[in-house]
Amino acid sequence: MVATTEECARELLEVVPLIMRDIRNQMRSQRTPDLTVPQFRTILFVDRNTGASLSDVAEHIGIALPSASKLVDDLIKNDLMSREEDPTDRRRVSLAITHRGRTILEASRKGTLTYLSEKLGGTSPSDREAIVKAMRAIRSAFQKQKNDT
Amino acid sequence: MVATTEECARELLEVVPLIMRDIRNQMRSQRTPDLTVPQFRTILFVDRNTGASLSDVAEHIGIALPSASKLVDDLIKNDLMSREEDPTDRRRVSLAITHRGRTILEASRKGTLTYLSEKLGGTSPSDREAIVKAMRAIRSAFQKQKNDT
DNA sequence: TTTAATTAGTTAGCTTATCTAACCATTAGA
DNA sequence: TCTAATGGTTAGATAAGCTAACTAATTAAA
Repeated sequence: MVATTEECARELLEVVPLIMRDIRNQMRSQRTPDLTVPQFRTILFVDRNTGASLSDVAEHIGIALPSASKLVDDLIKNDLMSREEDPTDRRRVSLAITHRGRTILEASRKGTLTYLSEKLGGTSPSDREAIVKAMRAIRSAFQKQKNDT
Repeated sequence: MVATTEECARELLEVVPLIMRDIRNQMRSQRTPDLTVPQFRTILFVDRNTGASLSDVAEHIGIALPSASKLVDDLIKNDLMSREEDPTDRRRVSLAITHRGRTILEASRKGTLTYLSEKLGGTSPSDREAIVKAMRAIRSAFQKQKNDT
Protein backbone atom coordinates (compact mmCIF):
# COMPACT_ATOMS: atom_id res chain seq x y z
CA MET A 1 0.00 0.00 0.00
CA VAL A 2 1.32 3.44 -0.88
CA ALA A 3 -0.80 5.94 1.08
CA THR A 4 0.00 9.37 -0.24
CA THR A 5 -0.56 12.44 1.88
CA GLU A 6 -3.45 13.25 -0.42
CA GLU A 7 -5.07 9.94 0.36
CA CYS A 8 -4.64 10.49 4.07
CA ALA A 9 -6.13 13.94 3.72
CA ARG A 10 -9.18 12.53 2.00
CA GLU A 11 -9.70 10.00 4.76
CA LEU A 12 -9.27 12.59 7.46
CA LEU A 13 -11.68 15.01 5.84
CA GLU A 14 -14.30 12.34 5.70
CA VAL A 15 -13.86 10.60 9.01
CA VAL A 16 -12.80 13.31 11.43
CA PRO A 17 -16.08 15.24 11.28
CA LEU A 18 -17.90 11.97 11.90
CA ILE A 19 -16.05 11.20 15.10
CA MET A 20 -16.21 14.79 16.18
CA ARG A 21 -19.95 14.81 15.89
CA ASP A 22 -20.15 11.66 17.91
CA ILE A 23 -18.00 13.09 20.63
CA ARG A 24 -20.04 16.27 20.68
CA ASN A 25 -23.34 14.48 20.84
CA GLN A 26 -22.10 12.23 23.58
CA MET A 27 -20.91 15.16 25.66
CA ARG A 28 -24.19 16.92 25.24
CA SER A 29 -26.12 13.87 26.29
CA GLN A 30 -27.43 13.13 29.74
CA ARG A 31 -24.89 10.41 30.42
CA THR A 32 -22.24 12.95 31.20
CA PRO A 33 -22.15 16.25 33.09
CA ASP A 34 -22.97 19.08 30.84
CA LEU A 35 -19.76 20.26 29.23
CA THR A 36 -19.45 21.21 25.59
CA VAL A 37 -16.33 20.17 23.73
CA PRO A 38 -14.66 23.60 23.83
CA GLN A 39 -15.54 23.94 27.50
CA PHE A 40 -14.07 20.53 28.15
CA ARG A 41 -10.90 21.35 26.29
CA THR A 42 -10.52 24.65 28.04
CA ILE A 43 -10.90 23.18 31.49
CA LEU A 44 -8.55 20.38 30.62
CA PHE A 45 -5.94 22.85 29.45
CA VAL A 46 -6.24 25.04 32.51
CA ASP A 47 -6.11 21.98 34.73
CA ARG A 48 -2.78 21.04 33.18
CA ASN A 49 -1.57 24.64 33.15
CA THR A 50 -2.67 26.32 36.32
CA GLY A 51 -2.15 30.06 36.16
CA ALA A 52 -2.47 30.15 32.38
CA SER A 53 -3.59 33.42 30.83
CA LEU A 54 -6.46 33.95 28.48
CA SER A 55 -4.06 34.27 25.59
CA ASP A 56 -2.55 30.94 26.47
CA VAL A 57 -5.98 29.39 26.35
CA ALA A 58 -6.86 31.04 23.06
CA GLU A 59 -3.61 29.95 21.51
CA HIS A 60 -3.75 26.36 22.67
CA ILE A 61 -7.41 25.83 22.00
CA GLY A 62 -7.05 27.57 18.68
CA ILE A 63 -9.65 30.31 19.02
CA ALA A 64 -9.56 34.09 19.01
CA LEU A 65 -9.07 35.99 22.21
CA PRO A 66 -12.63 37.30 22.48
CA SER A 67 -13.96 33.79 22.03
CA ALA A 68 -11.76 32.58 24.83
CA SER A 69 -12.85 35.47 26.99
CA LYS A 70 -16.49 34.58 26.64
CA LEU A 71 -15.93 30.86 26.97
CA VAL A 72 -14.02 31.36 30.18
CA ASP A 73 -16.61 33.81 31.39
CA ASP A 74 -19.31 31.19 31.15
CA LEU A 75 -17.15 28.64 32.90
CA ILE A 76 -16.56 31.07 35.73
CA LYS A 77 -20.26 31.79 36.01
CA ASN A 78 -20.76 28.07 36.47
CA ASP A 79 -18.06 27.93 39.12
CA LEU A 80 -15.84 25.64 37.10
CA MET A 81 -12.89 28.01 36.88
CA SER A 82 -11.54 31.06 38.65
CA ARG A 83 -9.98 34.18 37.23
CA GLU A 84 -7.49 36.31 39.13
CA GLU A 85 -5.34 39.26 38.30
CA ASP A 86 -1.71 38.35 37.83
CA PRO A 87 0.12 40.49 40.41
CA THR A 88 3.26 40.78 38.30
CA ASP A 89 1.37 42.10 35.27
CA ARG A 90 -2.02 43.52 36.00
CA ARG A 91 -3.19 43.20 32.43
CA ARG A 92 -2.88 39.46 32.58
CA VAL A 93 -5.39 37.11 33.98
CA SER A 94 -4.47 34.00 35.87
CA LEU A 95 -6.82 31.10 35.42
CA ALA A 96 -7.34 28.10 37.63
CA ILE A 97 -9.78 25.28 37.86
CA THR A 98 -12.12 25.05 40.84
CA HIS A 99 -12.82 21.95 42.86
CA ARG A 100 -16.18 21.65 41.21
CA GLY A 101 -14.47 22.13 37.85
CA ARG A 102 -12.09 19.29 38.45
CA THR A 103 -14.87 16.99 39.58
CA ILE A 104 -16.93 17.71 36.52
CA LEU A 105 -13.95 17.48 34.21
CA GLU A 106 -13.14 14.05 35.54
CA ALA A 107 -16.69 12.81 35.24
CA SER A 108 -17.02 14.16 31.74
CA ARG A 109 -13.72 12.70 30.71
CA LYS A 110 -14.54 9.34 32.13
CA GLY A 111 -17.98 9.27 30.53
CA THR A 112 -16.65 10.19 27.14
CA LEU A 113 -13.77 7.74 27.28
CA THR A 114 -16.11 4.96 28.27
CA TYR A 115 -18.39 5.83 25.42
CA LEU A 116 -15.58 5.91 22.88
CA SER A 117 -14.06 2.71 24.23
CA GLU A 118 -17.36 0.95 23.72
CA LYS A 119 -17.58 2.20 20.18
CA LEU A 120 -14.12 0.84 19.55
CA GLY A 121 -15.09 -2.51 20.99
CA GLY A 122 -15.20 -4.22 17.63
CA THR A 123 -11.76 -3.16 16.48
CA SER A 124 -8.92 -5.60 16.12
CA PRO A 125 -5.66 -5.17 18.03
CA SER A 126 -3.91 -4.17 14.83
CA ASP A 127 -6.59 -1.58 14.14
CA ARG A 128 -6.02 -0.17 17.58
CA GLU A 129 -2.32 -0.02 17.08
CA ALA A 130 -2.92 1.83 13.85
CA ILE A 131 -5.19 4.27 15.65
CA VAL A 132 -2.66 5.04 18.34
CA LYS A 133 0.13 5.39 15.82
CA ALA A 134 -1.99 7.53 13.53
CA MET A 135 -3.06 9.86 16.30
CA ARG A 136 0.50 10.39 17.42
CA ALA A 137 1.67 11.08 13.91
CA ILE A 138 -1.17 13.50 13.37
CA ARG A 139 -0.61 15.26 16.63
CA SER A 140 2.98 15.98 15.82
CA ALA A 141 2.18 16.92 12.24
CA PHE A 142 -0.48 19.38 13.30
CA GLN A 143 1.22 20.86 16.28
CA LYS A 144 4.51 21.40 14.54
CA GLN A 145 3.44 23.96 11.97
CA LYS A 146 1.37 25.99 14.35
CA ASN A 147 2.96 29.35 13.70
CA ASP A 148 3.26 29.46 9.97
CA THR A 149 1.83 32.46 8.20
CA MET B 1 2.37 -2.69 22.03
CA VAL B 2 -1.03 -3.54 23.41
CA ALA B 3 -3.32 -0.59 22.63
CA THR B 4 -6.51 -1.06 24.57
CA THR B 5 -9.72 0.56 23.42
CA GLU B 6 -9.35 2.89 26.38
CA GLU B 7 -5.98 4.02 25.13
CA CYS B 8 -7.35 4.62 21.66
CA ALA B 9 -10.21 6.57 23.15
CA ARG B 10 -7.79 8.80 25.02
CA GLU B 11 -5.83 9.52 21.87
CA LEU B 12 -8.95 10.22 19.87
CA LEU B 13 -10.37 12.55 22.48
CA GLU B 14 -7.19 14.55 22.45
CA VAL B 15 -6.31 14.60 18.78
CA VAL B 16 -9.64 14.66 16.96
CA PRO B 17 -10.70 18.08 18.23
CA LEU B 18 -7.29 19.40 17.20
CA ILE B 19 -7.64 18.28 13.60
CA MET B 20 -11.23 19.35 13.50
CA ARG B 21 -10.35 22.84 14.54
CA ASP B 22 -7.67 22.97 11.91
CA ILE B 23 -10.06 21.88 9.24
CA ARG B 24 -12.63 24.40 10.37
CA ASN B 25 -10.19 27.25 10.48
CA GLN B 26 -8.84 26.35 7.09
CA MET B 27 -12.30 26.29 5.57
CA ARG B 28 -13.14 29.62 7.07
CA SER B 29 -9.96 31.18 5.75
CA GLN B 30 -9.58 33.18 2.61
CA ARG B 31 -7.71 30.46 0.79
CA THR B 32 -10.93 28.65 0.12
CA PRO B 33 -14.45 29.67 -0.88
CA ASP B 34 -16.52 30.34 2.13
CA LEU B 35 -18.11 27.09 3.22
CA THR B 36 -18.43 25.99 6.81
CA VAL B 37 -17.82 22.36 7.67
CA PRO B 38 -21.51 21.40 7.99
CA GLN B 39 -22.29 23.26 4.79
CA PHE B 40 -19.49 21.46 3.06
CA ARG B 41 -20.64 18.09 4.33
CA THR B 42 -24.21 18.78 3.33
CA ILE B 43 -23.36 19.79 -0.19
CA LEU B 44 -21.04 16.86 -0.55
CA PHE B 45 -23.77 14.51 0.55
CA VAL B 46 -26.36 15.97 -1.78
CA ASP B 47 -23.89 15.93 -4.62
CA ARG B 48 -23.45 12.20 -4.10
CA ASN B 49 -27.15 11.65 -3.52
CA THR B 50 -29.10 13.83 -5.87
CA GLY B 51 -32.76 13.92 -4.96
CA ALA B 52 -32.09 13.25 -1.30
CA SER B 53 -34.69 14.45 1.18
CA LEU B 54 -34.12 16.65 4.18
CA SER B 55 -34.44 13.64 6.46
CA ASP B 56 -31.73 11.89 4.51
CA VAL B 57 -29.47 14.85 5.04
CA ALA B 58 -30.25 15.09 8.73
CA GLU B 59 -29.63 11.40 9.21
CA HIS B 60 -26.38 11.26 7.32
CA ILE B 61 -24.94 14.47 8.66
CA GLY B 62 -26.07 13.54 12.13
CA ILE B 63 -28.21 16.54 13.02
CA ALA B 64 -31.84 17.08 13.91
CA LEU B 65 -34.37 17.80 11.22
CA PRO B 66 -34.91 21.46 12.07
CA SER B 67 -31.16 22.03 11.98
CA ALA B 68 -30.99 20.47 8.56
CA SER B 69 -33.90 22.57 7.41
CA LYS B 70 -32.15 25.76 8.37
CA LEU B 71 -28.78 24.67 7.03
CA VAL B 72 -30.28 23.82 3.67
CA ASP B 73 -32.25 27.02 3.68
CA ASP B 74 -29.09 29.06 3.89
CA LEU B 75 -27.45 27.03 1.16
CA ILE B 76 -30.41 27.66 -1.09
CA LYS B 77 -30.30 31.36 -0.34
CA ASN B 78 -26.72 31.33 -1.54
CA ASP B 79 -27.69 29.45 -4.68
CA LEU B 80 -25.64 26.41 -3.81
CA MET B 81 -28.53 23.96 -3.72
CA SER B 82 -32.07 23.68 -4.97
CA ARG B 83 -35.17 22.32 -3.28
CA GLU B 84 -38.12 20.84 -5.14
CA GLU B 85 -41.27 19.07 -4.17
CA ASP B 86 -41.09 15.34 -4.72
CA PRO B 87 -43.99 14.62 -7.10
CA THR B 88 -44.57 11.13 -5.72
CA ASP B 89 -44.88 12.34 -2.14
CA ARG B 90 -45.64 15.98 -1.74
CA ARG B 91 -44.44 16.11 1.84
CA ARG B 92 -40.95 15.25 0.76
CA VAL B 93 -38.40 17.62 -0.54
CA SER B 94 -35.98 16.71 -3.27
CA LEU B 95 -32.58 18.34 -2.98
CA ALA B 96 -30.00 18.90 -5.67
CA ILE B 97 -26.79 20.80 -5.98
CA THR B 98 -26.61 23.78 -8.35
CA HIS B 99 -23.87 24.45 -10.84
CA ARG B 100 -22.50 27.11 -8.58
CA GLY B 101 -22.73 24.69 -5.69
CA ARG B 102 -20.66 22.09 -7.45
CA THR B 103 -18.03 24.62 -8.44
CA ILE B 104 -17.66 25.87 -4.91
CA LEU B 105 -17.73 22.39 -3.46
CA GLU B 106 -14.88 21.35 -5.71
CA ALA B 107 -12.81 24.40 -4.93
CA SER B 108 -13.38 24.04 -1.22
CA ARG B 109 -12.59 20.37 -1.30
CA LYS B 110 -9.45 20.90 -3.27
CA GLY B 111 -8.28 23.71 -1.03
CA THR B 112 -8.83 21.74 2.11
CA LEU B 113 -7.20 18.60 0.78
CA THR B 114 -4.19 20.55 -0.33
CA TYR B 115 -3.92 22.16 3.04
CA LEU B 116 -4.18 18.86 4.89
CA SER B 117 -1.75 17.17 2.53
CA GLU B 118 0.81 19.83 3.24
CA LYS B 119 0.37 19.41 6.94
CA LEU B 120 0.95 15.71 6.52
CA GLY B 121 4.09 16.36 4.52
CA GLY B 122 6.39 15.35 7.34
CA THR B 123 4.81 11.98 7.99
CA SER B 124 6.56 8.73 7.16
CA PRO B 125 4.99 6.20 4.80
CA SER B 126 4.27 3.91 7.71
CA ASP B 127 2.56 6.77 9.55
CA ARG B 128 0.42 7.35 6.52
CA GLU B 129 -0.48 3.71 6.28
CA ALA B 130 -1.47 3.82 9.92
CA ILE B 131 -3.63 6.86 9.27
CA VAL B 132 -5.49 5.27 6.40
CA LYS B 133 -5.97 2.06 8.32
CA ALA B 134 -7.06 3.90 11.44
CA MET B 135 -9.59 6.02 9.59
CA ARG B 136 -11.14 3.01 7.98
CA ALA B 137 -11.36 1.14 11.24
CA ILE B 138 -12.90 4.17 12.90
CA ARG B 139 -15.36 4.74 10.13
CA SER B 140 -16.72 1.25 10.38
CA ALA B 141 -16.69 1.31 14.17
CA PHE B 142 -18.63 4.55 14.28
CA GLN B 143 -21.03 3.90 11.48
CA LYS B 144 -21.93 0.44 12.62
CA GLN B 145 -23.60 1.26 15.89
CA LYS B 146 -25.57 4.15 14.56
CA ASN B 147 -29.02 3.05 15.64
CA ASP B 148 -28.46 1.77 19.13
CA THR B 149 -30.63 3.16 21.89
C1' DT C 1 -64.55 6.09 3.67
C1' DT C 2 -64.18 9.24 7.05
C1' DT C 3 -61.18 9.55 11.02
C1' DA C 4 -56.94 8.80 13.43
C1' DA C 5 -52.06 8.16 13.41
C1' DT C 6 -47.75 8.75 11.24
C1' DT C 7 -44.40 11.11 8.56
C1' DA C 8 -41.92 15.23 6.41
C1' DG C 9 -40.78 19.79 6.97
C1' DT C 10 -41.04 24.43 8.83
C1' DT C 11 -41.14 28.08 12.31
C1' DA C 12 -40.07 30.07 16.73
C1' DG C 13 -37.12 30.75 20.24
C1' DC C 14 -33.11 29.33 22.89
C1' DT C 15 -27.90 28.46 23.70
C1' DT C 16 -23.12 28.13 22.45
C1' DA C 17 -19.29 29.13 19.55
C1' DT C 18 -17.03 31.71 16.62
C1' DC C 19 -15.56 35.96 14.29
C1' DT C 20 -14.11 41.16 13.62
C1' DA C 21 -13.99 45.80 15.14
C1' DA C 22 -13.62 49.02 18.65
C1' DC C 23 -12.25 49.98 23.10
C1' DC C 24 -9.74 50.39 27.86
C1' DA C 25 -5.83 49.31 30.89
C1' DT C 26 -1.30 48.40 31.66
C1' DT C 27 3.37 47.87 30.62
C1' DA C 28 7.57 48.69 27.86
C1' DG C 29 10.41 51.63 25.10
C1' DA C 30 12.33 55.75 22.68
C1' DT D 1 7.23 61.17 29.54
C1' DC D 2 4.62 60.38 25.56
C1' DT D 3 3.97 56.48 22.38
C1' DA D 4 3.99 51.49 21.16
C1' DA D 5 2.60 47.27 22.06
C1' DT D 6 0.20 43.84 24.80
C1' DG D 7 -3.76 41.64 27.29
C1' DG D 8 -8.55 41.61 27.90
C1' DT D 9 -13.33 42.95 27.40
C1' DT D 10 -17.54 44.50 25.03
C1' DA D 11 -20.57 44.84 21.18
C1' DG D 12 -22.70 43.01 17.47
C1' DA D 13 -22.83 39.56 13.74
C1' DT D 14 -23.39 34.77 11.84
C1' DA D 15 -23.68 29.77 12.15
C1' DA D 16 -24.83 25.48 14.32
C1' DG D 17 -27.24 23.09 17.20
C1' DC D 18 -31.40 21.88 20.14
C1' DT D 19 -36.60 21.25 21.66
C1' DA D 20 -41.37 22.34 21.23
C1' DA D 21 -45.18 23.39 18.59
C1' DC D 22 -47.17 23.58 14.22
C1' DT D 23 -48.94 22.47 9.16
C1' DA D 24 -49.55 19.52 5.35
C1' DA D 25 -49.64 15.12 3.29
C1' DT D 26 -49.99 10.22 3.46
C1' DT D 27 -51.22 5.75 5.44
C1' DA D 28 -53.81 2.78 8.34
C1' DA D 29 -57.88 1.52 10.73
C1' DA D 30 -62.68 1.58 12.37
